Amino acid sequence: MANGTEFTAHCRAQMQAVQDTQDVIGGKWKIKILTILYFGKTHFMELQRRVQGIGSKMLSQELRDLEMNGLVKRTVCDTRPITVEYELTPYGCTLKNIIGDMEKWGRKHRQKLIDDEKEGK
Amino acid sequence: MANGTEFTAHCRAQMQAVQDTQDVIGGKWKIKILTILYFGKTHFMELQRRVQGIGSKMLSQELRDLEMNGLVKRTVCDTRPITVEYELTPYGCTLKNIIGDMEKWGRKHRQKLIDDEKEGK
DNA sequence: CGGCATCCGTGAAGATACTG
DNA sequence: CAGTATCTTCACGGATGCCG
Repeated sequence: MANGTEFTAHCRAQMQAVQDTQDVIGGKWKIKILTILYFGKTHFMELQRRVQGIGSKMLSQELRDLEMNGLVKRTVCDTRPITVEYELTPYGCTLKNIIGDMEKWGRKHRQKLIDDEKEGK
Repeated sequence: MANGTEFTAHCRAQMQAVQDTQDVIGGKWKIKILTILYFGKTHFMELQRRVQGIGSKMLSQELRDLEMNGLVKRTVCDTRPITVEYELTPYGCTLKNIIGDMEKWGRKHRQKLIDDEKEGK
């Protein structure tokens, strides 16, 4: 049946693929971090200040994940005391489309909520 | 300074927007559900079978969220016993791009992991 | 069948303090 | 400054049972 196996195959694969990218950029902070790095090389401290609400523990943890997935490059500067910079790798830039689209959709959605409130209720 | 206020404004807005869409399609299950509905109208039970691992509690909860955000339409069929169908609204279809992109990226990423394993190590 | 209420375990994430 | 270790808290979500 066209609806049985075929559906299963397509849909399973699709859900799996979406899951895979969720595993990489999901979670509470990763996309925000990437959004900032999208603007350029940034120091750890700078990141912590900009991702308001995040603790150093979470930040370094998330950064390590991103680094292990090859999205982010970590550079230790030999200042005193030590300083670390993070930046997007070319592979990390691969996500710009997705993040950009999410950003656009978010804006529209927020606008929609406002419009709905004005009229509807 | 070009780096101070300007950055802050742009970046804050961008993070906020991304956050907004994360609030809508984030979480463990929502995107998977949408991925299935992307294929067409589906019964509750059918959904639960296809989103493997989800319990009825989570499923109905997630569906309610999606419905409240106007992404999904809920239709009660007067069969006996009652049956419920869910489908994407036009607004829900708005997300196809994002989900589609995530799917594409996920496939490439998985491929990359395989390639990396072959060569690198 | 769809959905809700309840109870409960677990893991994610916050706070704090410490090291190099 | 960057990162780690430890403790604690809490909400996400699983299991179960009931009701319309």
